[in-house]
Amino acid sequence: MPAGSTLSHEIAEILRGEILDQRYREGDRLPSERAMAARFNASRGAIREAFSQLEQLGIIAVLPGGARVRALSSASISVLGPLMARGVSPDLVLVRQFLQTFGSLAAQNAREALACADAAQMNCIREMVVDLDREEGGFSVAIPRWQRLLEYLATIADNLVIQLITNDLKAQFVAQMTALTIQPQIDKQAVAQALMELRESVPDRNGDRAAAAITAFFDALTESVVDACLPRHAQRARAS
Amino acid sequence: MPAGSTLSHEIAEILRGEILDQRYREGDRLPSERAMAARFNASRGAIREAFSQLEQLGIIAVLPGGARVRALSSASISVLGPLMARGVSPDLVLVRQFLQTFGSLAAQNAREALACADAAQMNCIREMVVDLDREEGGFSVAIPRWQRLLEYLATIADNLVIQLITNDLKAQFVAQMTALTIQPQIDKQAVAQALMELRESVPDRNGDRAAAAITAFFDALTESVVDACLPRHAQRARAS
DNA sequence: TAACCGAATTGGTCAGACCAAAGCAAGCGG
DNA sequence: CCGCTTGCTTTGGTCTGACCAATTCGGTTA
Repeated sequence: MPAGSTLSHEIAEILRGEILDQRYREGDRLPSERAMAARFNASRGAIREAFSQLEQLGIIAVLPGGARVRALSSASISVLGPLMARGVSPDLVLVRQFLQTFGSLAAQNAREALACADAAQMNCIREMVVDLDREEGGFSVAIPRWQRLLEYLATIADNLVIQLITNDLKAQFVAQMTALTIQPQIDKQAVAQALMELRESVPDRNGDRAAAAITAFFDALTESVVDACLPRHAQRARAS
Repeated sequence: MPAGSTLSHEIAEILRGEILDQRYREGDRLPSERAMAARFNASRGAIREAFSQLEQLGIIAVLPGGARVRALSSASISVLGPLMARGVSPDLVLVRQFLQTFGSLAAQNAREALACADAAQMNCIREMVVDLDREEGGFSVAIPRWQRLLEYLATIADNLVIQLITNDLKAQFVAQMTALTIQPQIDKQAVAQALMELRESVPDRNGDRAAAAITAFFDALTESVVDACLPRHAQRARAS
């Protein structure tokens, strides 16, 4: 389902970029639908479709009298992807915030999962944690294992609110990150420490401690990803 | 900006309710735009606007050949409000998940805030925490104080990702809860415990411990709110 | 100067039309 | 009898042109 397949999507994409690039300031009135139709050589209907999408994104408010640009802080999560993708490389501050937030949601999932897992599920969790402890393989092997564990915890916790949030987050983030092909060098000592805490906390059903362990893991992951992105930023600075 | 002010909004609202009530099953094809136009005595344009809104909500996918109902798990956060409001009283499971998630995001904000606050901000935080310790006033006095603290922490942390998420969450949740006029009886002992941890962790800039304290507070808050909602559920059960 | 009024503009909706792509059923060939 | 192709039907995407109600804004009047 390519987003740019229809005319209204393309127009919405262009306007979204212009708004996120601050070409219209907050509170400004956008050109009228008729003016936009003339600019893009499209019908008013197509423009209205595009405006509707931007309205759902929370970056404009369309009301009688004109469409106005809203504050970025009142936008929807779905702007994160475009926001991160604006430059040549993703905004490092956003990447950091992103991973930290994702981590705290994963930690919450772990808390709830340990609180409500049955015996069979506890066994399964234990096995996955043991699996994580195997040293062989680097970043590219360890990460999928962690993903599987976190997804399993999410399944057990069955928290719809977190599920919906992470849906959006993943949709916005993963697309950006997979395009990077970075090779993060994760702090193995920190990960081992987090892993030990996790291994100890699971049998005790100590949700708080397991959450802390996952938070620690994401702290290490965040640092490594940000570090791995730094050279790219240097490149961009040189290019501009 | 009333949501039901325009025809397309009203139609979208009705269809959203029908979909969330499972009157169309996941994967089902919705009636065509032309059929909908006939049903609601509206033009195809208005129906298309409504469909567009439902598409942005993530509950339908409109593509050549027809509009199809998507899985709830792939929806956007914005469905939470309608989802909670479906019945006479909010779904208790959702309320619990909601508060827990909100709490873990607030805890993350605290972690980051303590990591990056300057001296003046630290002072301000300390003052607000001391303020929280005053016993006078019940639930209705304590909650706004907590809100102020959490909002201030959010300001300092300046995490756009969390900000955008909580925007959506608040928009969906607060509207539901303020309509309830419940009187939660919060566990004062648990709150006092959390408060002590907070008071001790702030001067040390111990973000992890402060986060744990806020999590503990939200745990207590969650239980009290759910308890306060229980009688309403009993009422609903009796009515039906 | 300030309140007021009317013309121009703007969004919301409607109607009817065309196109390309998807869905579907009948008919064809194996 | 089954499987594939053909061609008709339906569906979404877009366009045109029009009308209405509400807002904006400039000029007029008190």
